[in-house]
Amino acid sequence: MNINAYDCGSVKHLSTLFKLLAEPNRLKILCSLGLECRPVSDIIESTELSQTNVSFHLRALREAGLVKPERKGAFIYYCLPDPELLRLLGDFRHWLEEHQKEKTIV
Amino acid sequence: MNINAYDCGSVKHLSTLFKLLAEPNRLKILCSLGLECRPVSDIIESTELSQTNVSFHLRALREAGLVKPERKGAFIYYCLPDPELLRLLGDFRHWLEEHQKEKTIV
DNA sequence: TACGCATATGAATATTAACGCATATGACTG
DNA sequence: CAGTCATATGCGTTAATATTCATATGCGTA
Repeated sequence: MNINAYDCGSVKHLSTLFKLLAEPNRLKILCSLGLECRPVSDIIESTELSQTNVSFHLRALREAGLVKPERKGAFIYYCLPDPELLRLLGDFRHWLEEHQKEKTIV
Repeated sequence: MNINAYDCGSVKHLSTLFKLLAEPNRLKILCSLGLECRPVSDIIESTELSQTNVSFHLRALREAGLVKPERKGAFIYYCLPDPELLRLLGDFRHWLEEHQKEKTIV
């Protein structure tokens, strides 16, 4: 990598994170959580995904520490342990909106 | 999507963007560009990827408007039209570093 | 302890994306 | 205008990832 290259830190870690966020349904799940803690059944309802599929994606997010499960009786509530992530998503969203005015991202 | 859900804007567009950033080699390419414009041959050298592969990823980035080609004689120089993207990457990087201190993202 | 509901997991399939090879295009140079 | 260098593209193969179905687990309650 050349001398003027931008230091992106660990490309491997960054791409792992982006890969998690790149799946539309995972993104939906994160957004549906927002700042609240919700049981899986809620997530299933608001995302309109199959139970299996939600569970599958929650596992990925959980293993990466992007969501945190907390059992309450028969239910398991999920939340974002660090809401700062939502801010970052918002930043990207804004950038995308600005960016789209000029170039077109499909 | 429920009333308290976080508004992520267009999940589709966001995920398209993240998918582009999720590929380690594409990320490498972006980082190797940094703020400078460089010919493809430079990128090939600094990323140590095959010519075909670099060209393949550049196409994806180009079509999304994340990089912009500019012909100079026999060479085609690529640059980031909006360096703000690097700042966003940096934000994620920092978040990741902070985040890792507590949870472990694999 | 037996049953029902909430969630997780395993296995099989479907879909998508990366990569390399061969070849094409487009520009400069003699 | 023929040859060479830089880059792009089409195609086939392989690898990764999402999705579903069927089933298991774990908690609460009768």
